[in-house]
Amino acid sequence: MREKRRPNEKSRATLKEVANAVGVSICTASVVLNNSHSGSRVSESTRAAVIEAARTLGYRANQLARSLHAGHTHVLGVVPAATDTNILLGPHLQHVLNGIVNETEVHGYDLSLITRCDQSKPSDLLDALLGGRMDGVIVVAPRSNSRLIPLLRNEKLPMVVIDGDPDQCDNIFEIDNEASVLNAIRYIHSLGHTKIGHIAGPQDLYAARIRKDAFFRGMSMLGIPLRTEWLQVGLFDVVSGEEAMNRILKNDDLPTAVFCANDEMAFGALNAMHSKGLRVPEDISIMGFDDVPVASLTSPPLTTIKHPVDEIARAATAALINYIEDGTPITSRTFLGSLVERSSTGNL
Amino acid sequence: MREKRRPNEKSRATLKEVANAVGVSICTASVVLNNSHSGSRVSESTRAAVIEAARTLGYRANQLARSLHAGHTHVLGVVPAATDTNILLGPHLQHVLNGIVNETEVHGYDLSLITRCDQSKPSDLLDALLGGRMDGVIVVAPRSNSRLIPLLRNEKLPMVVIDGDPDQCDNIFEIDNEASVLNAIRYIHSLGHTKIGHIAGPQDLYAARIRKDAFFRGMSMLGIPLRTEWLQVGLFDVVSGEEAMNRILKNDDLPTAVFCANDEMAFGALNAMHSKGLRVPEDISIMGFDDVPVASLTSPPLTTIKHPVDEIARAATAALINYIEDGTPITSRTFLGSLVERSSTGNL
DNA sequence: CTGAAAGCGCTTACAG
DNA sequence: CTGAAAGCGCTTACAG
Repeated sequence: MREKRRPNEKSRATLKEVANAVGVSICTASVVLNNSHSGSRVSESTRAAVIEAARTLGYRANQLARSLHAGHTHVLGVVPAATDTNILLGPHLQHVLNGIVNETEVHGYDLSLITRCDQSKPSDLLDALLGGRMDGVIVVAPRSNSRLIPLLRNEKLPMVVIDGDPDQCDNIFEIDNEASVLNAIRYIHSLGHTKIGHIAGPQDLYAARIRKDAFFRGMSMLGIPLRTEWLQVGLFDVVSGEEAMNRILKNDDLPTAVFCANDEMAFGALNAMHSKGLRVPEDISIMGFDDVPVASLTSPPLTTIKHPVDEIARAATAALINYIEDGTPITSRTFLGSLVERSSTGNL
Repeated sequence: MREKRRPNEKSRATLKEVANAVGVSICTASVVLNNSHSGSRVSESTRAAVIEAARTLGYRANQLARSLHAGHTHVLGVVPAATDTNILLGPHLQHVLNGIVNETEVHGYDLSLITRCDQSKPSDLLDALLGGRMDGVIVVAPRSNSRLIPLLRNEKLPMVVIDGDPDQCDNIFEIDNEASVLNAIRYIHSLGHTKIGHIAGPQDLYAARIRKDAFFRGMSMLGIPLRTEWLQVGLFDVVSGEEAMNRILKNDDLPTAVFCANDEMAFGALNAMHSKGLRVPEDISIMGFDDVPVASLTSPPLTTIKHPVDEIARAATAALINYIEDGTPITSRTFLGSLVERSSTGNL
């Protein structure tokens, strides 16, 4: 086992050192440095001396010690969806994270990114989560086969889930997937399309499953027959979207519109169309879901559903913090998406 | 001040509780739970009893207490470039973060995202950074006017900087901006262009400044005259890139190629071209820098310089961890970019 | 106005 | 093989 400190590295000034420097007890030093008990507690001269000593010694309170005493840390853990690697990639997660940060910033919380991934060793993950280092945790888009979620539900760690399966978790904050997809289908249908395909997302993700289910329901509500050869599933990324679209394009009879479960796969579908020399939307209309920033930059710009990610992430974070600080019960909430009409969809 | 624990929330089992449950000292319990001192230390029956008790009580070691003792936490802080808001947005930072995570994951470190932004209250930031909660810190793309960096340099917290100004920081890991830009200019020139414009990035960012300087140098090396009206500065985002391009397009005499200091602004330039009805690359070639994933999705796909962000971030993180654990000195490193030829650039 | 003491939860020599 | 004790750095009643 290595040394606790390297020899020439003088350790950070401690409360005891500043107290000694002034010749007061560490208790007094602590009181003045924390500004507790209004002014009358400590004489002006002592106070000034302590502050001065702290300054010259470069004293910073040790947060570990402070938190150990206080029983809270003002840090929130974030558990990103587990994929084998590159867990932070994908514009959706990025925006979720950004929304979380926007909110923690105003509350003075820091964020701890859990990097060990969900699937590998749930127990290690729990050690990290439950080791007192975080006051609560935000789980983002857990997979349905997550081993972490059931374990975490038995613990009393305050928790909130963004994009989770209601059958699997409580305290869920997410877009109203069903209403949004229905909205999308109705829009496509209103353009005159009845030959509609769907590129679904990975089915171990709740959002992907419910979007697909809603697609089915929407089609049946509108009395449009489903064509399984126009139904493909991808992985929510560009490449798999392109592959899925290519599979659809292999058919002799082609759909006139394809609804993709997220924007990334829609980008892939656009790629597939371009490389086959097909025009969007003249040959086939393509629609996405999420409205990530680049959605307006593709050619043609993508018609999609705006996913209020920032709002959702902030609401989830705020609810978690309110629960931690005041015990305010957390209630699941659903958010409205909205149609963003651009030019990747057109009249039949 | 609120209660430390809400009434009905029974606190997590403590080492003392498991020791009591078995009827041994907490020292013994600690030893078996940490597997220290090989097997001979504790009798098999005691060991089994402790483990069983820990299991049924749901014991998890408190990391705060452990770290307080150990003097390290196995967490690294990340300080993202300070912008007023949405600090996590931008594909570049996202990739840096992802690269960092990829590396911390293999070393078993967690990440603490510092959300208070650099500019606001440097002292608060220092409290968070120096409070013993992190073993080291990774600063990403600090602004030149950062008040944090000079303060941090005086502290002994292990630190590494990704995309920093060599005049301002040590331990820098970044792409060889100069060589990469020179490479880009030479490439554009080899296509026959001599009327070359540049959309530079925000000049309080070192990467943007040095790219602009390198652009100047490259032009002069090739004996191409600079035309200031073809030189605009943006903010490294799409909108400002579009605006910058529009300013360039206002001239009567137009360049035949424009080199943008990052991909985002190149996307904006592409937008500007499209909305003016101009063709890329027939009317003007556009080149970017970074090769973010969507760069291959624009129309036309963007010619750019591949920025090995993942490699850089991982190297920086690994160096930091090596220093923390073994005292291995950190040395600044520079990484090679490479030309990615796509179709937004063409022969004159 | 100030300090001695206990405690947050753990680990690690050091005795026995 | 096992435990009493000190200590990590802080805060907070409680006395004086």
